[in-house]
Amino acid sequence: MMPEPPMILSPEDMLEIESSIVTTEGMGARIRQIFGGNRLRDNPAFGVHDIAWEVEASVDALDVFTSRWTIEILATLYIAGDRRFNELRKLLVGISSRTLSDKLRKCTENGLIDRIVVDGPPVRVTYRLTEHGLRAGRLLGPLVAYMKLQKGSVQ
Amino acid sequence: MMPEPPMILSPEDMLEIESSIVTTEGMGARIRQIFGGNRLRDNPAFGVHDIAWEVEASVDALDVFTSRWTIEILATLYIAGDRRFNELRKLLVGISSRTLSDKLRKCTENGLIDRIVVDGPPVRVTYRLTEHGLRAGRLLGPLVAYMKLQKGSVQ
DNA sequence: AAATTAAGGTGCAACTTCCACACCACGTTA
DNA sequence: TAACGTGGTGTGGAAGTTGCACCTTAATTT
Repeated sequence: MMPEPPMILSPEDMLEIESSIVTTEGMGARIRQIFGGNRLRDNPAFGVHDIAWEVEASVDALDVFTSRWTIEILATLYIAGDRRFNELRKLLVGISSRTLSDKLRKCTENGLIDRIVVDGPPVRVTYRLTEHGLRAGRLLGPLVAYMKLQKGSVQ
Repeated sequence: MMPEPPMILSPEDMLEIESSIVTTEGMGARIRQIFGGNRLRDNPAFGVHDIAWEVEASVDALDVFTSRWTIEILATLYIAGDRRFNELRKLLVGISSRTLSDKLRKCTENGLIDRIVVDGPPVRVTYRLTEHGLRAGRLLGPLVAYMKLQKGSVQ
């Protein structure tokens, strides 16, 4: 299942990545504290900003990522940099050109990706993360690194 | 679309969250550098660990999150703490009991969630993030916070 | 000159996943 | 006695995804 062979990192790189993950976990825990505290402080009794509100806000915030391939496309553009349609299709093993086309359109509509047309002939179309997409990609980085370590594809 | 009214944070909390997000972005960028550098250093010419390998490893790492509702369920347990089946169903507006049941089973199989049965009668079943699930939830925190700010549901 | 390749997709049938609705066994509450 | 809360499962249809064929334009290969 995992891509072989695993990438072997030097002990220094390994330590730095592990410490980045732990630091990010700390950030996440702190953010959780602030949101939770704010929720309780605002409405001790029946709150507008109760748990249901916060869950709904989070579901809403993640909405953009929760259809298949979206995260993978962002991660790919983040890792590989600007790519053209057929390059993405080769990198994203298993995606159909139909689905790739649909997802790229949705990501473009959501402001995560720019579609850059360089007209030829031949016309070439490059996809690039927007500033917003790039930030999302970076924020996904520690989670991806953690999952890679967990799965053993990086050691 | 966004949950109303927005949560208003104090300037201090706002600053701390923004700085957590920026710090996490820095971690993400650094991790990217290390992986990218390791890739090139390993195989200047034809590499085993080329971009395709890294994309595949990332797609693989994220596989667990890429079906509908999975991220939302994790985020909900992360925000709300341990919850029982019907509590989750009420919090996750729009999910069917069928789908919730299936997704909880899959998350349990993937080691993200523990299913805790307290037998009665009545039998009660509590779902709880595993240590692994909790870490994933924390790592998701900065991204969720960033998206909430972006959407204006937190100001 | 003809065929193939590559660009960036679209059209369609088959397949998989998701959803709404009904329902189950059991126990408590009204 | 009937309705309700507990944690789900069964079913059919709707929605999402896939593989394959195909399109237009132009360059390259045979």
